[in-house]
Amino acid sequence: MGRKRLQESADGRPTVHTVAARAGVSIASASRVLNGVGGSPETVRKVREAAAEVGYVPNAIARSLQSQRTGLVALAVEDIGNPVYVEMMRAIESVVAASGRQLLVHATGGQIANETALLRRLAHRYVDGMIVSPIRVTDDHLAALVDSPVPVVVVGQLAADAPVDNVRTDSRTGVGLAVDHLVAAGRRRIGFVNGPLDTVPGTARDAGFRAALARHGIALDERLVEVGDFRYAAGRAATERLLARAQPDALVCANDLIAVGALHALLAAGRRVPEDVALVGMDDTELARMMFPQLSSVSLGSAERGRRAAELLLQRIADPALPPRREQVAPSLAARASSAAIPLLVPEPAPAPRTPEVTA
Amino acid sequence: MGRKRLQESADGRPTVHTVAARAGVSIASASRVLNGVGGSPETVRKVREAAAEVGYVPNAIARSLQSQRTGLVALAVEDIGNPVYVEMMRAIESVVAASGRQLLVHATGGQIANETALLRRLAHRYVDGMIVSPIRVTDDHLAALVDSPVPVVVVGQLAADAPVDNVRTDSRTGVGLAVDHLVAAGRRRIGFVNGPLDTVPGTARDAGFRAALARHGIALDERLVEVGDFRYAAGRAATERLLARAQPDALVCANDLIAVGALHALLAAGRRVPEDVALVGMDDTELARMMFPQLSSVSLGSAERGRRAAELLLQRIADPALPPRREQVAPSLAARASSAAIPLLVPEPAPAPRTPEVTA
DNA sequence: CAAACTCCCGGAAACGTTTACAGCAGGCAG
DNA sequence: CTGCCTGCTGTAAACGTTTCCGGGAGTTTG
Repeated sequence: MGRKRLQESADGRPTVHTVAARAGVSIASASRVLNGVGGSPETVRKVREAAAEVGYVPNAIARSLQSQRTGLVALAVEDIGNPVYVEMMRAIESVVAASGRQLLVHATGGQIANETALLRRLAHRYVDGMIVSPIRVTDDHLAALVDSPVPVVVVGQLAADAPVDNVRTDSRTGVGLAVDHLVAAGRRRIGFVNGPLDTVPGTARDAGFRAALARHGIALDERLVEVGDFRYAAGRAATERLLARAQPDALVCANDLIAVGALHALLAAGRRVPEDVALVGMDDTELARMMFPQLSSVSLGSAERGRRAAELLLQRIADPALPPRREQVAPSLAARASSAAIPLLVPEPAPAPRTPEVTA
Repeated sequence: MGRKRLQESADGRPTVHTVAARAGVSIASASRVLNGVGGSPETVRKVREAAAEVGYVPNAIARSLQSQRTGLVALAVEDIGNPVYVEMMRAIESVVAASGRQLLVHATGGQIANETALLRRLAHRYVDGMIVSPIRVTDDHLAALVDSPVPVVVVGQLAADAPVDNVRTDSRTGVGLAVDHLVAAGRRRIGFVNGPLDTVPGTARDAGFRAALARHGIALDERLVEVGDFRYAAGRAATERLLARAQPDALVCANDLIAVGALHALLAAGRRVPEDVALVGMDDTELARMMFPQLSSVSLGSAERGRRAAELLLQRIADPALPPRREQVAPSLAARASSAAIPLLVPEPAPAPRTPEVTA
């Protein structure tokens, strides 16, 4: 009862009041010492001692309320299981860490509601900024992005006039590179295993595939096009459906996970890769190099996009008044054994992990 | 100048004061309405309108300072590129989401300093609790875990008397399962490609391998043991070194990434899998099923461990006074083509994604 | 018609920190 | 000896919420 002032936090942990009282100084002095600014040698000693004795640890939430920053940055992606996001994350991480901040990742599962909820929650000051890579974008969603309380950078395609920092690639021409490569190798019955058409990358890649065939004067056989989602199992299943009704001599896949699924469907159906069917994936992830035969893949510069997005974000955090900017990363093709004209008998030696492959 | 009361936050965003003033009510009433508790119909209308007009969004940091909770939970793992952590994360995510919280992931890169820094930062109230899966544990580290201001659950081996919630598996006997399986299939020159020996899993698996061979009365040929790190490239390189000096008829790998590296090293060296060399990985990740031939792998129940860890954490958040608990998940073997006695000509059909394989 | 009870409201405190400001002591120059 | 400057210190306000509490108006009950 006689306790003048509550000096512990609700759960009994010491606060700056506890330390100050124990050191016999004001909370202002205590705070100053704990932040290493000012204080006489004597005060410093007393406060340090008191802090150590009670095991003081500052409450970051309270500090953030005061300082208006948390030192945290978030990345929201659809599926951490997709190695393309892992590469992107690593690139972002290194930039963000260099600025003294910490990166947190959140997997949205591709559900709009989930992602919007994240924006409506995390972005409300728990982090200093966020990078999001949505695969579906609705108006509602876009609105949430635009008036987010914290800076947001979007990785991926976005409406041209959206006032949001944006780093994109051109997966449409990326698919074109794959088709060009296959046509040049003499393939004509080129199939396409895509992700969902109601996603931004799904539609872009579909359009790119059709445009590329048209450019080469090849009539599109709809039986050679199949759709699943962007993961391994769906890629395998989609390819099985496709093989049940058509005889491609090449397959373009909308990402590397799908391509791995396709590879296994092909092998299970007794097709040789690349002799019978050439295979080209997309994203050029580590996974492509981990397959046998190693997969050709269209690089969409995921690491580069991540790096640039992180830089845009940091700049915007530093100066929120900046006009919205948009950057673009060009795709390139990494040709490997799965689409080689002359099949290799053994895997190539492991290439240096990070450097982009020869481009065609 | 004549402004009685500053009603906007520093960066010009509306606060509850702004809304209250505009609606002509007190901040208490505004707050109540915004939280959906109390308020006359008339007040509710006015506040809702005012909030919509100014585009009010609550400051989560301030709310957390008051409520002493953030609704966020963090998971810290070494390497998100390792699919075993992806599986663990998915399991944790589903439990955590069911409690209305959000999961954030952080990759530590396996560096102690990084991980301790994370604890000293995130754990200082930015999250309501965290799950960490360290691969190296120092005393300093352990101390940081023990007196963390927020509940912490450790996934992985920990000193027996550490007063920290802990979910572990027994990778020592896990390696034993692999060796038993290979011995039963008639293999005798069994090699082992491990991760770093200064890590907790590295030492446990090394011990398990030696114990298992001894149990079967097989003398250990040190040339059949090689060490790298826990990733693909190192696994491949380590296997190449091993093959340059010894002729194994089977290989046990400390995780699936290493096993994939080993597979490619074997194929590149002209060895057939499983005819010449049988291969068993560890962790039983999706990756094992994505290889050709599909990889046998020792499941360490990563999803199950994640699920249990999440449950322990939620219980501890609900009641911090609980005594420290420890749970254990038993390993099991998923036998597939890479260690089959009779080699298959085509890949097996894709198994159901999540269910554990038949155990041997 | 008075008393008791409900509802709703606003003032103010609280969460734990940082920091602007003013006061005070001591040292030095005039 | 007086005045000023310097270096510390403590008081108090602020960050943006939520919530306790007391009071007032309106309604029901005895």
